[in-house]
Amino acid sequence: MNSKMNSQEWAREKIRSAGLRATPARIATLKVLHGSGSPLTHAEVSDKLENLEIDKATIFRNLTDLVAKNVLRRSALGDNVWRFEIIKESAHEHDSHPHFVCVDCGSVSCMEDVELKQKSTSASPLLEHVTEVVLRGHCNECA
Amino acid sequence: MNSKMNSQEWAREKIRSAGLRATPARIATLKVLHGSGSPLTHAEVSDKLENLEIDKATIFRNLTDLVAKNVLRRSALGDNVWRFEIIKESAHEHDSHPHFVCVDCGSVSCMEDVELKQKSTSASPLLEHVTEVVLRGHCNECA
DNA sequence: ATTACACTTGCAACATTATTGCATTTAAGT
DNA sequence: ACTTAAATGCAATAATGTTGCAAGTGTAAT
Ligand SMILES: [Mn+2]
Ligand SMILES: [Mn+2]
Ligand SMILES: [Zn+2]
Ligand SMILES: [Zn+2]
Repeated sequence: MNSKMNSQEWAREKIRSAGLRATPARIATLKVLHGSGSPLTHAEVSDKLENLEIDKATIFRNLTDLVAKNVLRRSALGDNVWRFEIIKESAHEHDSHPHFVCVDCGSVSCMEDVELKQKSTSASPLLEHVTEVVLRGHCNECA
Repeated sequence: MNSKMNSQEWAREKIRSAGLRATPARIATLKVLHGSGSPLTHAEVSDKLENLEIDKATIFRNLTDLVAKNVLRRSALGDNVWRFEIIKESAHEHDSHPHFVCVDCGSVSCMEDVELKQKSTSASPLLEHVTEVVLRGHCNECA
């Protein structure tokens, strides 16, 4: 991944190496998600692409396809809306991290500094089988 | 709460002391939830009450009303469906516990033996503000 | 027991989020 | 340029949840 590569080229490359065609809709979608610090809903992606007038079904299908190819992660954060974020190709295979959703304002944040600890060893399911952690509550803004 | 009290009487009492009218639909709903070891969706409650032929809007409204009166807890467990469970009037005011949802079979379990621990102190939001914890993954049944 | 009335219900319409079918268009290899 | 499987636009559909309103009912006062 060349450091001189711009966002457009990066997105195109990402899509192509996933075995998908680099269409304008996909490139634009990936650029939007790349510039976001937290996962975005379909509606949020659509809003940022409104000038391109891409059909909502197309955006949904592209998001779904990119999830299937492990380019994006789809998370269900508890407010009945899917959110999508780019999977960073970092050190760990399982770089999934907890997410926090504010029940007041709906803001979402990625939490890299929280870990889980099991009190007793009794219960099923085991923590090893946990693939996603969602915390809900009141963010600092909403006190 | 008399130990001889049957489920019907218990439900009626619970509803009345919440300041609501003890209608057949509400009593039946509470009895169903009382007999369940994990939170139930609206659809699951409806299924168990199908012989009573209660309108779905009524069930939704009753569930919502009982949540407003702190008789039930409504949880968003990440699969875009609300779930409802009875709030046990036990020791702690905040007796909310983490829930686990299997992404394969959809089963839900209440986890009483898991606690959260924060790695660093940097991040917002603080854990004190977290009101709900949801774990998603693969249950023991689904390996 | 009867009555009165606010609370509750049933029904249908509506809202939101997401998915699917199909004809048309397009990306990309040749 | 040509070819074709992949992708898109559009409209219909599904699933979950909400709302308006007329009719029915639980409760308490009489
Ligand atoms: Mn994240
Ligand atoms: Mn529970
Ligand atoms: Zn907030
Ligand atoms: Zn399972």
